[in-house]
Amino acid sequence: MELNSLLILLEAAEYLERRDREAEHGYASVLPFDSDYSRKKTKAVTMARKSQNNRSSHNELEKHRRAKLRLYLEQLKQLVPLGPDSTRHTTLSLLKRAKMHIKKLEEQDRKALNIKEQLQREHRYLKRRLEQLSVQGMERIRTDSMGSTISTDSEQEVDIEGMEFTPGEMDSIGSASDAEDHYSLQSGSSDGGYTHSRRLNARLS
DNA sequence: CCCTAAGTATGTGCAACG
DNA sequence: CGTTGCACATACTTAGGG
Repeated sequence: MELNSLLILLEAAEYLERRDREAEHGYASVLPFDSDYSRKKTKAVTMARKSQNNRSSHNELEKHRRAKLRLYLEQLKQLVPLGPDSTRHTTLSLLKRAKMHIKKLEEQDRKALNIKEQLQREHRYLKRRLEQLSVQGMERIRTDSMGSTISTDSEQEVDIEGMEFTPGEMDSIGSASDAEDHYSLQSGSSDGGYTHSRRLNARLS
């Protein structure tokens, strides 16, 4: 586009030069008004102006785009933990740091998800265990009441808080659908009996 | 203080896209 | 055909070494 307008300008300039030369030699008066030249000149000037306008507006847009980029980089800088201030922070180093930071966060997220799933399995297992113990307690009360009238409150309570499980115990309870929960609980302990709360604390620390 | 390399800012052309 | 984003060239800035 720009090249085109330059060519037109050049052509117009050549024409003008030729006109002037002819006028010098006394032909000017006989030359008719050249509407074609006038049109060409106007077109060239218009295009040149338009091109200049386009260029400057494009420059402004580009400046704006770059300002936006700088702003985003500033915002990114606030989010990414930067190293010691002695090191120079360039755009490249900032982007590299951001990349590393994202990877770190993804890893943390993955680990937290694993812990969450394990805790959910453990929770399901303990809930079932509690239900089973309540059922057993009820059955014992029923058989006892049929045989005699002996029944003390303390014997009926199921102490879950301080309860200790051994891997052997875990194998003996639960249904086939509990296999996953059993596995996750057993795999967490290799030292025989353990308390639930102790194990949780150890894992969270 | 000067020189140089690295980084940043700006202007411009070009191509893709709607 | 106008708009937009990208790529390249060039100018300018800054840090570090001699």
